Amino acid sequence: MLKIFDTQEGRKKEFVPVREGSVGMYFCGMTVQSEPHVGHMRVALVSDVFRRYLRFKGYDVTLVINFTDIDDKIIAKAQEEGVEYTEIARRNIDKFMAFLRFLGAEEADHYPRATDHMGEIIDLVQTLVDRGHAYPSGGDVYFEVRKWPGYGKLSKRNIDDLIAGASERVDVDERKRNPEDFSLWKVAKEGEPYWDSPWGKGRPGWHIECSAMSMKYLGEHFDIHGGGTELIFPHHENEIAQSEAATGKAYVNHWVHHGLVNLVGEKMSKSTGHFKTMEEISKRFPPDVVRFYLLSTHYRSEIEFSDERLHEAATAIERFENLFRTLARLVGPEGDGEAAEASPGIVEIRGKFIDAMDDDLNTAGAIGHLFDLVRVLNQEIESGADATVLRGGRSVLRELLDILGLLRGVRGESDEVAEGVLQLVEERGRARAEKNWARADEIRDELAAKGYTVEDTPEGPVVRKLKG
RNA sequence: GGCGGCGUAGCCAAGUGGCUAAGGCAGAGGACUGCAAAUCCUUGAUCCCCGGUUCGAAUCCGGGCGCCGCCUCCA
Repeated sequence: MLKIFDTQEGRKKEFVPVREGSVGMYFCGMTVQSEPHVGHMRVALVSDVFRRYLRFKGYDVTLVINFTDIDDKIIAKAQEEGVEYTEIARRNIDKFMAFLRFLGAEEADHYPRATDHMGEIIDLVQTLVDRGHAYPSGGDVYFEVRKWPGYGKLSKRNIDDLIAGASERVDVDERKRNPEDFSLWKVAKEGEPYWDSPWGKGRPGWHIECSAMSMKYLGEHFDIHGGGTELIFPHHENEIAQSEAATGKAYVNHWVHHGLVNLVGEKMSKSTGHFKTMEEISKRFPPDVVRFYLLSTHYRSEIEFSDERLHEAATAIERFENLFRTLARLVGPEGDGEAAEASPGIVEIRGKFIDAMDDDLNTAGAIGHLFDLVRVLNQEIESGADATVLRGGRSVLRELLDILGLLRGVRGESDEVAEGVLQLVEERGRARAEKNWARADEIRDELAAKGYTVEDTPEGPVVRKLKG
C-alpha cells in the first residue's frame, strides 16, 4: 500500500486518488528571475520519481510544473539589463528545460506560465471578490485573511503570532485592511509590464497563478501538490486559502514538500548569491551521479551538496556500471537471449524495494536494497549461475533502476577508445604471453596516462575510460 | 519572540516499539591475479545526554545540550 506524507496533516497517509486510476500532480517549478540551481533540480527529480513510481503502480499520471515568469525581480533584472522581461524569462526557462533533459527527467505534461493564464487568473480573483473573500483597493486586490477561518492550517501558524513575530517586516500599507492580507493583484507602476483587468492595469500577485493554473489543468480538487519546504509559508498557505475560498471545496490531498539543498551547511539563496548553478554542476558531473546523489537521501530531508559527496556518489554508481559490463560480457546485451525468472533472493529484494518506495517514496532505503541486489548478482556470477538466471536477475535490476530513472544509458558496452589504444592493449597481451611483466606494466602506465585502465578477465582484457 | 525539523559507525544515510541496527564511501585482513583492476568473503555503532512510560525504545513522553529551516523574494 502506497503511503505519502501530507504536510497539512503532518503524517503519512494512504494514497487514494481523487479520480480512480489517475493522479494529478502540481509542482512549483521556479520563478525565472535567475538561472536554475541544484535546488531546482531537486523539484525536477522528486516530481519525476513520483511520476515514475505512480505510473509503475498503474496510475495514469498528469504532471504540471509551473513557471512564474512575471514578478518584481524579473522586472528589475530586465530593467538592469535593458531587455524585455520576456527575454529574462525565456532564457532561464530554456536553461531549466535543458537541465531537465540533462538529468533524464521526463517532460511534464504541462509547463504553464503565469503570463499565458491572465484570463484564468483574473477570473479567479474576480470570483474571490464576488464571494467576499477579497477586496479591491487603489488598483490592488487583497485577500482578506481573517475572513478565511482555515488560514494557517498548512503551516500551523495563527495570524496573531505571525503579526507579532514579523511586526517589523510585514508591509504596512494603507491600502490593506489588515497587515496580514496578501495581494492577488498589484497595480502596475510606471514603466512596468501590465495587463488590463477590472481593477485597472496591473499584474498578478505571486500566489494566485498557482491556484489558477493548477485548477485549470488538474481540476479544483487534485491529488498531489509539491515544492520546497520554504514554500509552505506563505505561498502554499495562501494558495489553499484562495483556492478553497473560491471553490468551497478541498483543494489538495497530499502536500508534498522536499527538503532544501544546502551548500556546506548553508541554505542556497538567491538573496545571498550563495548557490551553485546547474550549469556549473552539469559540466563537472555526469547526470547519473547527480541523480543518484539527490535520490540517496529521502526527499523530505535536507541535503548537503558538496564535491566530496558527489565523488562518493560517482564511486557508488560504478558498482552498477561494473556489473552491467560484466553481465554484458558473460550473457550478452540486454534483451538478447533466453531469460529465466530471477532467483528467489532477487525476487525478495525486489519486494523490499517496492515496500520502501511504498513508504513515502523512500528512495534512500530502496537504493540500499538495490546494492543488495548487485551483490547477489555478483555472487551468482562468481558461483557460475546459469546465463538465463543471470539475465532474469539483470532484468529485475533494470526494472527497478528505471523506476528511479537511473543508469538508463548504461548497457554494459565497452567504452569507445582513442586511436592507438587498442594497439597498446594488444602489445601488452603479447608481452604478458611472453611473461614480460615489466613491459606489460609499462604499457598499463602508458594507458593510464592516456586516461584508460585495463582489466584482465578470463575472456580477455577489458579497456575502460578512467573517470575524471 | 512564534512555528517546525534534525542529532544513528571516520564520512554519508535507511530504520519510528520487539529477529544479530539496511546500504554506500573510506579503512583493515583474506580469496582471485604475474602484479593489478573488477568481484567475492571477513571486519566497525554505549543509536547526543539525563530522566520516564513499557515485559521490551534508536524508535513514545519530559527535560537538557547542539545544529538547521521558516516567519521576507526563494525549489
